[in-house]
Amino acid sequence: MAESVKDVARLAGVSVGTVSNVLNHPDKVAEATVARVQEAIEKLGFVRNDVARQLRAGNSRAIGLLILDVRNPFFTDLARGAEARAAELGHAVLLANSDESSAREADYLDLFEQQRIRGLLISPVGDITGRLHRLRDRGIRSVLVDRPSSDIAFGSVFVDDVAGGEIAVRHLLEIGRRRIAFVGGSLAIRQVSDRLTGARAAVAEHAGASLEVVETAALTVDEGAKAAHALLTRPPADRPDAVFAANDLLAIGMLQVLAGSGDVTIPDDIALVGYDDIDFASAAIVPLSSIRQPAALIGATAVELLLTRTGEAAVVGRASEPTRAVRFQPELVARASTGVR
Amino acid sequence: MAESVKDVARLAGVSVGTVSNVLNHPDKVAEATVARVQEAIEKLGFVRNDVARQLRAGNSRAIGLLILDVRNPFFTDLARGAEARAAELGHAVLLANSDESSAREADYLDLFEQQRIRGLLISPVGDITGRLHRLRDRGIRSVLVDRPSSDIAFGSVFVDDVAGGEIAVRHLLEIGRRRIAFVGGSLAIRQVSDRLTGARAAVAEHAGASLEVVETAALTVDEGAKAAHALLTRPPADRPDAVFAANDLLAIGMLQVLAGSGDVTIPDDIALVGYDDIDFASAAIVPLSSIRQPAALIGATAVELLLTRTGEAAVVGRASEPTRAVRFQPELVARASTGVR
DNA sequence: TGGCTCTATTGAAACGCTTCAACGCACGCT
DNA sequence: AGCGTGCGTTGAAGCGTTTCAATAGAGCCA
Repeated sequence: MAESVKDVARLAGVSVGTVSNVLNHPDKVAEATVARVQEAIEKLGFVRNDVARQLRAGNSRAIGLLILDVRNPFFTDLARGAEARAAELGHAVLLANSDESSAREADYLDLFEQQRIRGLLISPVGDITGRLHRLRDRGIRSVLVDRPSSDIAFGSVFVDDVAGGEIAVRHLLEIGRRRIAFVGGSLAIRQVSDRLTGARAAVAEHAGASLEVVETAALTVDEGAKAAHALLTRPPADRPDAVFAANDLLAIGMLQVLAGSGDVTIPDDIALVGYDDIDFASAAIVPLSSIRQPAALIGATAVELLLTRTGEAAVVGRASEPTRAVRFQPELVARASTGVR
Repeated sequence: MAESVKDVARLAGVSVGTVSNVLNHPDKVAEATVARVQEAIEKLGFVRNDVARQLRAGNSRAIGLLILDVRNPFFTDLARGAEARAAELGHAVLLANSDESSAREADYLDLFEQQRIRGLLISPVGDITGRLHRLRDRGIRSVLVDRPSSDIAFGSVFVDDVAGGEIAVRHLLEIGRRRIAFVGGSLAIRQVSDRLTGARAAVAEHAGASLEVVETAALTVDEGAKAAHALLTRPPADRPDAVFAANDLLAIGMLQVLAGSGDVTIPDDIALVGYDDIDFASAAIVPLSSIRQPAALIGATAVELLLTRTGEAAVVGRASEPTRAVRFQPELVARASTGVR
């Protein structure tokens, strides 16, 4: 029922070693023998037992990808990019979801460690360099995605969030807005605080511009709606004339409340910029200006970084040295929510 | 660097068999010995090699979950339900995404077969009973999710889509609408055609009610927007007074276009019902009435069906016989898009 | 013909674990 | 004292591969 190389060898009239060679080094086997073995494989419907292969050969074809939020389109896009590139390189991506929980994160790291995966792509909940070092001692390399690594020992692929924040706010200033609000949180999340830093830098360049910070509990649609309601309780003169939201989910939540209030017109009264440029941004009731991150490219690059020692496939850096950190630049996509048609 | 049971055994002064027993059958080992071995494990930071374990023991702890669309919240919710239940039962879910592509589906099935996973949960692209039979011959059982199995040999967990369509349209009829449009596609997708069948049944019950079918190319936001634009080109009198969309993504696309047109008020001119009740439905610009499917419960139940031979954990059916097919009933969630506050 | 090289194939060891028959030992019973 | 009982432990076999030293055979040249 579960055929083994032994069965194939018997049917083809060769030794198991030869069958293995046909599977892994066909160039080392005479053409006629290859054909005979292939035929036997076909006839028996043999499928190599990857578990045994991995035990002996020591390396797996599976790459673990541990993300923060499987429901955020940014991460699923990233995952799809990683999957595609891994498939091209003959590997497979196993997707796991920590849901921003350290406990779940730890569980999945245990699983991956036990399974002796080939490598790990992770968007960590907190600081887990200790854990990653331990994995590395076991021969499992890691690459951080969507966050720069504080530890030089690990590769990372991320987007320059400071630049992204700067671009977003500079755009708002260019269309004439001066009273900017930054909406996002928690500020403990690295990505959020970096975007705020960029926003501050842009405002500082511009005399007469001011930045107000509205911290939220999470990066969700609900939290965006809450923040918008808070804004609406103020007299119109006290409201900002532009909002930079730390991600698109927040921005969409705000959009719905503000546009639905009848009290505020977007972008005339308040212009709005989000972050991530998820598919839904362009399909929103007022198409949302956003900062695009190359999610799929981040995933694909992380896979390359993980699998190539020499880094020849990496996007940035010298060819002779492994590229340990790849930084992408974000890009403004202006739409109706900032008055661009 | 990579410790083995041998190292642990040496440090603890016992045989490897005893170490294995501590790991797998601690009740068979004297208490003092357990303690000594545990200590050695701690000291060495030993992590059992699950690959070797699996090769010898024959069964994996990993369950494959192959879904149609990782970007559809319905499926990610389903995946989370499966993950959670599997974790409770000591298993892990490996998520893979076929993207509605038969080729990708086949690739992942190959991978899972090679990896000798414990079992498979699949929302298939087309008809793959042949392939599933082959997996079963290799000892890998399958459960179909979100679709009834045409083959009695495989378990399935699904929602009664005919009933869902009926409930949706009956609701529209109850609030006084008569000219109903069904928007969805392709009709080749089983779920879509079932929902349409239910819609037809509801309309047939009601003299004076009519049903128009608008087929779309896919179940996406974009396609919904397209369908809405087509509707807007008609003179108001020729438009339906209610729309039943085959899923929430379509409904949201329509909502945006219709609400944004200024020409149509929802629900006054056109009432709208979606399907799936994704999180975003309640957060839409006009909160969307929808048919709720217990996505997480479907995932959890599928895991149980897969892992229990006796079916004692299954939700429906006799305890003595394995429950092969579990059908859930959908539920209406009425919101503002059908005039309910 | 003898010796050499090169290619194709073989057979067994090894990967790290679980399992299981066998063994030793202490204990209680007759 | 002799014997069975049962618990705790051991050591080796085996899971299905890959790898590698050893071997066989063919071809070539002197």
